[in-house]
Amino acid sequence: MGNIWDKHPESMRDQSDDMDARSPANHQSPWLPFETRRRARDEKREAVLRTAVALFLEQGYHRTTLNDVAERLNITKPALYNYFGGKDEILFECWAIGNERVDDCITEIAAGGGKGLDKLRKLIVRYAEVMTTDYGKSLVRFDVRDLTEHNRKVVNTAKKKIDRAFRDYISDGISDGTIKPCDPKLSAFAIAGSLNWIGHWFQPGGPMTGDAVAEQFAIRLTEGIATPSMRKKADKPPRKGNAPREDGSEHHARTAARAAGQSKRARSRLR
Amino acid sequence: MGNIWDKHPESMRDQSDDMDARSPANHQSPWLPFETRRRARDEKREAVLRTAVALFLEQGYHRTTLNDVAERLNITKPALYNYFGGKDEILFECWAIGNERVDDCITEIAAGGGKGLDKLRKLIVRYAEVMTTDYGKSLVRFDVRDLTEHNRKVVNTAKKKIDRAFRDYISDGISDGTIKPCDPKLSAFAIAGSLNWIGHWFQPGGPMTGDAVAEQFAIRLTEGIATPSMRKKADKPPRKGNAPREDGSEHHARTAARAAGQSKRARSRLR
DNA sequence: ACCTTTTCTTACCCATGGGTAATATATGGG
DNA sequence: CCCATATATTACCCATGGGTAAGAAAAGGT
Repeated sequence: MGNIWDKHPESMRDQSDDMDARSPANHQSPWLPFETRRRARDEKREAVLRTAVALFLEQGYHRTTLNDVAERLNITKPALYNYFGGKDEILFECWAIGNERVDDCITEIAAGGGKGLDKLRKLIVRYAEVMTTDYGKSLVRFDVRDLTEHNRKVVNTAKKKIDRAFRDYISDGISDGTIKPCDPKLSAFAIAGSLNWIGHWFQPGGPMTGDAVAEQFAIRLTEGIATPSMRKKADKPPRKGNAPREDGSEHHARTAARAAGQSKRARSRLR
Repeated sequence: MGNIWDKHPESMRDQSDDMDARSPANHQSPWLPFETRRRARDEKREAVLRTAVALFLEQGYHRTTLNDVAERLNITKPALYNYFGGKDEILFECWAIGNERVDDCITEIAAGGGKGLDKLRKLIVRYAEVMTTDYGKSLVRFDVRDLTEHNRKVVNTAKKKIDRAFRDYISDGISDGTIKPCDPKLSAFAIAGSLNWIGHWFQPGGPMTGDAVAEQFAIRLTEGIATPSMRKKADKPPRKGNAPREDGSEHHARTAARAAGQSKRARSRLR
């Protein structure tokens, strides 16, 4: 494994021998085994999503049951319906978190200005980084057809926006001379394809961190279309022995970043 | 009850007077409405796979029922079990056909010799072409986790082989000076990602034929890593108004090409 | 303490769909 | 024409899993 393809290691995570409340399996769940359940509602909602997205990626959406999700949180299936209207809504919200991150990148880059090639590079780096996280992977690993008609439209609109960003920055680059003349549509496909595929093979804990991958991809994916004078030095072979990043880094970043964005998404079926 | 809007009253199937065998709806199925079912076994097997792969891509594996497959072939679900041991076996065989095509490319290219960059370009072209066909898309759209333990191993072995081909050709190119020094693993990821993604967006009947896409990708994906002297002219913007290819082309090519390869695959559960 | 609201559990329902058993129909050889 | 074999059909089985109903157990206000 570690090849260009998916690797889906069989999950080995249950250590069910021990009923102790502080057993490591329950460490990240706000529902500590049978008491002390006084967290805020939103915190629990997020815990559901965090667990769900992990399971959906591990096992696939259709092979993951709501019982699986509930079990990992020390609750039972119907409890989930206090926070979500159904399985497909959970799926959608996972996707929405990932999309929000990409959307923030686009907004930020659009505000920042700069030459076409620079904007493209920025987008590649940021997009690649997102693609190495669980919620980012949602964007490419989840199947739109599992959503309701309405949510499917939302997703498709968002995808078009991302596609436009790639194409526009390439077009900008061609106009301002930082990118060689080429077909923006096709180049966008090629670049986005490479990046999206990261969501299929990247596993944290591997030889490279997500940031390192992003950096390398930004170089590789632009060296072909950049105007000769604009090319970076590149091609120092990527550092191999990177220290794997600490476990919670993604988590902290996410939770912090979302507090603001939370209200952006529709809170449907709040009951 | 029994008005004209009723879909399929059981009695309809029996009376062959009004249901002409040459009715257009049944045009591509060997099981013409209720008689004249004398095709060879293998032809029917292939028809099942052809229908199945199309449906799996259209609707997704889990949303496609065996009844869907059977219905489109004018038969009933249990009839499928004359040819396949189960749903997952159908999935596997679809994948196997796609893999066979890629495998043939690799064998051919390995036999052909040439510089690293040329071999890489050849592989990209051929792989991209495969990726624009239904069976090729199987390789990247189907989920390994839907297969049996045994078949999953087969798939993973095959994927490793494809991965090796990409990496080896890149390494060869670096050795013989046709490719700039770079990390073969990462470059293989980037290139294969782009190509695999074709299987997610390409639709025949669009502005470009599969071959045109393949040709363009071969240029774009190698211009970044090729040694300066080895770069192709490229960058004549791709022709836009391509005539969509005729309907049956993929079909004919496939049927012909497979007659030989048929025996290669294990014919499990032949009963 | 008491009542209300929220949250969670136990115990169900039931549609779906893969797979099987028994049986009918076609096919092809002698 | 009859029988053996291959192939299809009808009528089932039943595990799975999303979703719901009813009520217990916290939480919270007063």
